[in-house]
Amino acid sequence: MSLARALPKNRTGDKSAYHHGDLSDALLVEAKRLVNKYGVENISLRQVAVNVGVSPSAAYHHFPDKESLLKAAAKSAFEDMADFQERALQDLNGISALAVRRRFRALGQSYVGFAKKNPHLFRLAFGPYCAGEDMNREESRPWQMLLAVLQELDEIGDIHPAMRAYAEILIWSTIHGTANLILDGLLPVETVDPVIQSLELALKSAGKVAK
Amino acid sequence: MSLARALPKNRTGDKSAYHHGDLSDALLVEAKRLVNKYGVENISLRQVAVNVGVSPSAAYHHFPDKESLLKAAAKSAFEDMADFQERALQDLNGISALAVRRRFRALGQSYVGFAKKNPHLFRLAFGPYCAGEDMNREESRPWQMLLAVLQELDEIGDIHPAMRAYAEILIWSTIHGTANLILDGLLPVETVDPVIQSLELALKSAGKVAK
DNA sequence: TCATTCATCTTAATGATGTTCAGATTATGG
DNA sequence: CCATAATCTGAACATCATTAAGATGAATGA
Repeated sequence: MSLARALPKNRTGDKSAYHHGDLSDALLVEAKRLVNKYGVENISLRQVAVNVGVSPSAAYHHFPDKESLLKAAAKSAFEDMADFQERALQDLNGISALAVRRRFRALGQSYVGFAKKNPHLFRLAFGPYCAGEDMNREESRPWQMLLAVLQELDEIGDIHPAMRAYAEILIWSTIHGTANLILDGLLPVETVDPVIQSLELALKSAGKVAK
Repeated sequence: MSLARALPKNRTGDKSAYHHGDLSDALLVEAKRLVNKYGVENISLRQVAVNVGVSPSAAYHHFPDKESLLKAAAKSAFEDMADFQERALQDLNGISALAVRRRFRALGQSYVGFAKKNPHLFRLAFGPYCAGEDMNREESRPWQMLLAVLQELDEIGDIHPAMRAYAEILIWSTIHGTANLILDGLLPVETVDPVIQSLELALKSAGKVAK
């Protein structure tokens, strides 16, 4: 019976052992779940802790404060988006020019798609809790995916030399801006496809057949 | 002496009259000032009220809750940005093609410039408190300015017909995305000019002299 | 002029929040 | 098996958003 007393209170399922190194993860997962549901401005450290089955002060042995927890959650949400994009590209494997262009579009559509599907997580990943300062853009998965698809687009001959140098930044900025403006209610959802098409046209060279 | 007692406590300056219809405005101004200084996630209704010289509950006679005050502040911050952009365009009045292009660049640069100069206000204007749902993009001043400059760019012959239809949305998305990514620390500040140049090139027709 | 009515403000209170601290419990490793 | 470090709890504190009840000034109308 001293055993029963020794067990932590609200541990779920088969985890009969003392709460171990997974509290950190559990807090992160629950924080993300609550943010995803209510938005980052409407969640509390206490709620996260209680939902995990732990006293509020326990969290402070894993994160120095609420902001740190949210920053970790933001980093994780960023990776969630990368996962989402990877899944979107998984089934598009062709080598034809058409397949390459399809991948390009899927990249942009999945970016905005994730934002639409998980607006609170998207805002968390890129908002004031974004870990951008200590994150390397060049090594991030969304950036790498963009580089890869752009490389393919280039080999297809769909990128004009004059647009090559800053193509990645132009594209990321555009898609990111579209996603944000849609979430803010400043752009209708239907604009994402035209924007991507305009980007394709711009990259390839809008004026090849011009006056 | 009953007069002295009748005066509200911390009213500043020459305002010896009873606090009137300007509390609403005063709260708004102070809220924006604090957001600009500390970020929206670090300010309290109480602090705003106290700084204005009024009890916290007084605010509830002008705004139903904190969120409403912040939404109003967001709307106001949006207008501040429009002011900033207008000032940036004021001194660029030429009619030459070069002047038109200068105005175009100034529009984008001032957009990002405001964001860099007032990151917290920019985040407030477009974040979760953005009044986008009940705001008409088409009638907003930034949009109108963009339309005007695009019109001029078109008359100069700097917009390829194929890019014309969605040029506004493409440009707004791109500049907005650039500003956000810079604030997030995901893009270096120096990218804004190349991005704008790429946009110009894309609009005019990158491939006019292509293969 | 005065009494009434309304908008505005204050005081006080409630419950929730982030954070800290002292102490209890568990794991770890010599 | 014991000592030390890691982990968790309980209670406390100051602050927060919000509400309710009452006071005060201004406006209205006789």
